[in-house]
Amino acid sequence: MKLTSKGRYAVMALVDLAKFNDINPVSLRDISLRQGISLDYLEQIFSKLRKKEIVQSVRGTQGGYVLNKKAKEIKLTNILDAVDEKVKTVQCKKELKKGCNGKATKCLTHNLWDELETHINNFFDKKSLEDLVQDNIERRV
Amino acid sequence: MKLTSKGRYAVMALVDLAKFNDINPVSLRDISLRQGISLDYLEQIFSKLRKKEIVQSVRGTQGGYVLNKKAKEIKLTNILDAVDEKVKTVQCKKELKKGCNGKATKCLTHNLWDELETHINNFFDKKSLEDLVQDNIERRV
DNA sequence: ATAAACCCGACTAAAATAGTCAAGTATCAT
DNA sequence: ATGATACTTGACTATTTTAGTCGGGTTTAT
Repeated sequence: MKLTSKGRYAVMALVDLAKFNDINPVSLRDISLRQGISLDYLEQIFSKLRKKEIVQSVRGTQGGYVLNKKAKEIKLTNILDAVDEKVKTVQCKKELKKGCNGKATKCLTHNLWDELETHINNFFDKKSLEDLVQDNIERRV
Repeated sequence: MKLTSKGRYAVMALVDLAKFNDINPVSLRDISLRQGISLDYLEQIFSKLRKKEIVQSVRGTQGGYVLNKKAKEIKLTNILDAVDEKVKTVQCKKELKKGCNGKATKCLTHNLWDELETHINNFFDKKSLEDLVQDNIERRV
């Protein structure tokens, strides 16, 4: 299972973006400043988000990024997938043909990790960017 | 969030152990052979499990390890905690005083990771070693 | 006695992470 | 036109984590 800063940054940045989305393209510089994330790193992250069509870029002065879909339609799964934060509980899955740990049969805990993966993915499938923005506004009030 | 081979090995090894537990102490050598896990690595892992009183050791020839509690009473949370696989979704939690990402306030996604952590921990709290052994026997039949 | 096992601490190669850096290209405002 | 702003791309790198390895113990059944 992987879940690191890259995924967290991606989600944070998109929540930030979603809040300002209606008005203008949002520059990474602004997100960088507001969220305290390295600009160079953000560029890497947004490059991936763009390739997966989660955001669109607007080049030139006054440029930046805008959401490519409605916030409600962007699920956390999409975001984390885009930045390669696969929710993989174990290597078991990688090498299905030859079983787990190089053995011919499934390892003793194979089903467990499968279940966990489903459990976590359910969580991410339900949450949309809109939920997060909403959650955020409410808490501030 | 961390969930790597160490945690997986710990769980696998304990399921193995639990299956043979009634008869004799189980040596790490046997577990190593059956599960394809390095003996030296297993020793590190069991050292931690022993310190957290999940297993007891029996030294000398014919020695090995036995469960220190009933399989039903050993939850996955206990196992993963013991080997330092804290289910930490993010650093946010480490530095609560100064907020997230060095900012004075909670980061935009703080609540999200909190929720996820709870979600995962619920899963681990419900699963006992007995469940896993049972699951395993059933599948074989 | 000796072999089987646990016990312990230090070391290390490889991979992953979280960036940084350099050299672009596109576009807007003036 | 031209400069400033901002995206684009790819390569590089320091640090940390992971998954071990290694070398020495100590204990105990036989």
